[in-house]
Amino acid sequence: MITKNTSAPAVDATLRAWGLRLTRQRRIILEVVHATDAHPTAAFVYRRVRRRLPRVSLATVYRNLRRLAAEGFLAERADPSGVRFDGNTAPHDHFTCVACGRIYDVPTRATRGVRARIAVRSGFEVLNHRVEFYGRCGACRRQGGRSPVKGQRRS
Amino acid sequence: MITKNTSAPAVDATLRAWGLRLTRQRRIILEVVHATDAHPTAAFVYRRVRRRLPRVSLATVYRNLRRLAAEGFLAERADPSGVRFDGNTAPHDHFTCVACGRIYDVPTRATRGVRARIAVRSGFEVLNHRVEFYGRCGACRRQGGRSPVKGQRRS
DNA sequence: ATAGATGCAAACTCTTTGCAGGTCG
DNA sequence: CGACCTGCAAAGAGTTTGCATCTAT
Repeated sequence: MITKNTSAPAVDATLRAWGLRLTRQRRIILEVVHATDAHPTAAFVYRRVRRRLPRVSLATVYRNLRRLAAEGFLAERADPSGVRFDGNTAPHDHFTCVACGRIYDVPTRATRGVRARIAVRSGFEVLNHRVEFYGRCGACRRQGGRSPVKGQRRS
Repeated sequence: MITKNTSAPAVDATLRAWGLRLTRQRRIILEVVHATDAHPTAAFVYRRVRRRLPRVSLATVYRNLRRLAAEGFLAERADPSGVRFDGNTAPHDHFTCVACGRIYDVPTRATRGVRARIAVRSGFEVLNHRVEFYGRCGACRRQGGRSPVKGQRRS
């Protein structure tokens, strides 16, 4: 779940090495994202952070999520439901349930080798790749929810 | 590049079978998307359509892109630069050049088997999957553009 | 002390919607 | 003719920015 060491002192040191101050807002935003596997949107993070820091502004949440992602402390990804952040910066794939909208992490085990195979293609230098699966998760299959939901809540 | 038969009469017939009229706007929007491999945004399509139909409205472009995608005449995908449409509805993967921002189609040959491998995982029913590669394309490698561009034009 | 971060409000971009009028079949 | 579609303008969602103030180091 965690790539960079996220224990409080380690985060502090690493942030500072990047020239970033460990403000209260920044620390809590980081904690919130790391504490969930819900692949949260900015709005979700904002709601959570506000529980502990009622006067935080949405702008601060956006600025920090973007900055932390740019510096590699978080991963940022776009999907049909919008932009989402992920505390798990280790390589992994995703499975999105089209019935309930939940996004599950999938170990890259299954897709290892994909990059090597494409790399041989004419002229492309592959630096990274992402695999996204879509389908129905175990829970939804059992409940037999037949029709995929369209307007997903954006947690 | 083309899945459904896109010759004028065939499109007409197919659209009608779906209960859609072949209006001039709809036809040109479809032609524009099918005529490019640039994975265009709505704004790009709007600009192009307006060359031939100066009074078209952006709302009509959006309504039609969404509708046509919902009916399977186009593919719709979200990436960090926004929502893009693709006239190629056949299964294929994408390679995005982080230097120039261009998106290339990649045959699924290289990634075939990915789904089968994940399918065995506990409880997930995989209906679909997508592979996205990121790296530098041949042209950009030769030009030696060193630093990846951040604010990409959204063609 | 001071570079950097925050809160607030306004601005911006992208997308959707209501409605009166136009068009396809 | 009637259902569907369009253009326009206004509204909505999500995100960014300018600026005065505050704070971590």
